[in-house]
Parts: sequence; C-alpha cells; structure tokens
Amino acid sequence: MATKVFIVDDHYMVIEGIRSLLQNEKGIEWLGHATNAASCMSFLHNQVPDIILMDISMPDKSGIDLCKEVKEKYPSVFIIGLSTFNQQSFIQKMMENGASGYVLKNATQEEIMEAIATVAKGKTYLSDGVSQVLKKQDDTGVVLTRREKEVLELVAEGMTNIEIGAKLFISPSTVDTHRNNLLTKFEAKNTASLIRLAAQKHFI
Amino acid sequence: MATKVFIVDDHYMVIEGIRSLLQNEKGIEWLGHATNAASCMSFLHNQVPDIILMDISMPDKSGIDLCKEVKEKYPSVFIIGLSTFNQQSFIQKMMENGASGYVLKNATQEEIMEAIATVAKGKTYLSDGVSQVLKKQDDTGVVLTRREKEVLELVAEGMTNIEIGAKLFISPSTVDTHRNNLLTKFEAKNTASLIRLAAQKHFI
DNA sequence: GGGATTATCCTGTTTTTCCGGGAGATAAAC
DNA sequence: GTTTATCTCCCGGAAAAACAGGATAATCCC
Repeated sequence: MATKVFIVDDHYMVIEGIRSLLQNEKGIEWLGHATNAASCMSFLHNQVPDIILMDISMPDKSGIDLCKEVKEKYPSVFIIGLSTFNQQSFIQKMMENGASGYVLKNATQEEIMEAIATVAKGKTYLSDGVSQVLKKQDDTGVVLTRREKEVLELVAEGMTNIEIGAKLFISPSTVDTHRNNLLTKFEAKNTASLIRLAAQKHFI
Repeated sequence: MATKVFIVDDHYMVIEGIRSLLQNEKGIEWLGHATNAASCMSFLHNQVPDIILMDISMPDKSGIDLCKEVKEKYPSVFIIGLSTFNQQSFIQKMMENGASGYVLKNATQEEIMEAIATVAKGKTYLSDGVSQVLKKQDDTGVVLTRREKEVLELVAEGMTNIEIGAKLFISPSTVDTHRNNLLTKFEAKNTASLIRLAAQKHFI
C-alpha cells in the first residue's frame, strides 16, 4: 500500500520541487498540496494522508500552530516539519506539537525519502543538521539572571549606568558589575557588540 | 534564441521546483544549477548563461557577495535575486551589487517567467511585494551613506574608533564624526541604543 | 558655475565605559 | 555547616565615547 503524502508550503516552487522529486517513487502516492493553513484543513475534510510535509511559516497561520491543530483533529497523520530555518526554537516547538520529523529545505531527495519512510513506520526522523541544532541548545544558550535582563534592556534603551541605577534604585557601581557580567556572558568586547549579540539572540 | 537560465540555490527542492516549472517553457533553455557559490563560479568558467537565479544565502558565501563577484567577472550576465526573506536590507544590497531583479520564493510560475522576460530585455524586475518593502525603507526615514554603513557595521562588531580607523585607513577623528552622524540620524542617545535601533531596522 | 552632499580631519573637554580586581549579605542547594 | 548563586557595593585607573563645535576638499546635481 503506497504512503499517501500531502504538502503544505507557501512557496509554490518548493511544492513543485518536492512533487517532482517524489512523483516517480514507488510506494509514494502524491495526494496534493496546500499553500496555506486554511486550504490544508479544508483538504483534510475530504481526504486524510498518511504523512504531511509541513512548512514552518504560512501566511495565515504558523506551521507550529497548524501542526498542533492537525494532530488534534487527525491523530493518525504523521507530520514532517519543513523549513529553511535551522533554528532550535522552531524545531523544538514543532516536535512538541506532535511532529514526527523535521527536515531542512536543503535536504536531498534521499533524505526526504528516508524521512518519509522512517516516519511512516511510526518512528521519529531528524536530519543530522537538525539533531545538532537541538543538541546545541544547551551549549550556546546564554542564561541571564533577572537583574541582568533588566539592566540589559535599559542599556539597550540608551540609558547610562547612573540613569539605570536611579531607575532601579541601585548603585551605579552595581549596574557596572551587572554590565561587566553581561559582557562576559555574551563574550562581547564592549556595549556595541553586546547589544548586537543580544538582539541576535532575541534578548531585546 | 532561447534565454539561457542557470540557478544557484542551496535548497535542492527549490532548484527542482523551478526547473520543473520552466522546463516546458519555450524560449527558456535550462543550463543547470549549483548548490553553492564555488560550484557556481566553476560552472561559469565553462558556460555563461544569460540569466542566473541566485539565492540570497549559500553555505559558503552570501548571494550578495556572489552577485557582486559574478557581475564583476561576467558583466553580461543578468542576475535575479531569490529569497524567502522579504527584507529590505538584503534586497537593497543585492540590487546595489548589480542584480537586475528580485523575486520571493512564494512567487508564481507566471511571476518567475515575467521576471526572466523583463530582465532578459535589460530591464529591472521587482515583484509587488519586493517593491513595497523597498519603498517602506523611505518611510522609516534613515538613509545612510556608504561610509556610515561601513562604520556602523564595524561599531556593531565591537571595534573601537581607533580600530575602525585603522581598518578603513581613515583617521579616528573621521570615525568619530561618522559615529556622531549615525547617532543623529537614528536619534540615538548613545552607541547602545544606536545598535539596537540599527538592528531593529535591519541595518546590521 | 554654484549649491548641496559626502568624506575627510581637527581640538579640547567632559562623560561614560571598561578593567581587574575586592568585598558582604541573603537564600537555596548539597 | 558548607558551598554556590545572586545581588549588592566599592576602588583607582585607563580607555573610549560623546560633545560642541570648527574646517577643507571632492563629488554630484541643477
């Protein structure tokens, strides 16, 4: 019995690419595609695939939320996350919401096939790159204390140590210490690179 | 004479999607693809297409830099930027580096065809969404000169005025002046808020 | 040719940050 | 009871940024 595959992605050329890759594969039955969450749910009313390849971002709803909704209504459907982003937080949320696998958009045909085969057996599939990113979470994670976060935000707003001290009712020396700790934790050379790194890691 | 098209993208499924969309089009000759910058340059040694569809991000080099390099070595090649990101700074940099067009990865087949046809005539093609994003830049009101952008990036990297001066072969006093101009243009109180604002507006 | 813009460079002063340590108090974990 | 983590505060000095102006030259556009 062929595995029925459906895809949700807002990039038509991605849909076309994967369809083209899979159309000649025995054991795979291409059911169709949707370019947004609403038409995906609409399709599922009529036909439920075995596996859905689901993009992480759609115009009307995130793939993370759609994943959750689909698993709630159609628990038998396996979902493979699909994204350009190799970002730990997206991947983790997708898996938390019931996805059985996750591949990046630079995956090869073989990898997509392997993902589909593995997930069809009820197992979890994560490509090497994805696994590494999930592991890396613990390594690169900068952990800030409550006070450090407060100071960081106020520094980013452009306040001086004296101004921050006055606002938080602490000594400018205390602010100076927190600042130095922030520089150390982010491995930043000075305030400019601290703020840039903090912005990149979405602390501010 | 058919228009010879080549594509550079690290997502194989995107390559496959576009190839599939274009393969039956009269007037289009599909030359091939590369999945990174190095193999793109290698290909160009042997054959130069009329048009290159070029992703913005590659593992070994950004599409922005690759665009510049290709235009320098093969000025007759038209380049169409290709990206998931509808981000003004990427698009603008691509255009500044010699791209003749830019489309997003949610573009339709018709739109890709139109982009290719327009660019093949030597004209510039920007999809509606892309044009809007470029216009929006003017709304945010911050326009930086070439030197200011350079100084801003180096400040964000954590370099001091002396270091920046040494790197750009200008006086630290000059760097100081550019810096002050940046503070004024962003209406920032100091370097911390300058970097935060610049990050928010995607200058860095 | 002239005006505007950009890029260049400067001085001296004040303010702020960074550095490299030091320290005490409190609460939680072991 | 001890250790760890967090928050608090400090010092002196060096480095850097900010300030508040001033100036010349090259380039671009009308």
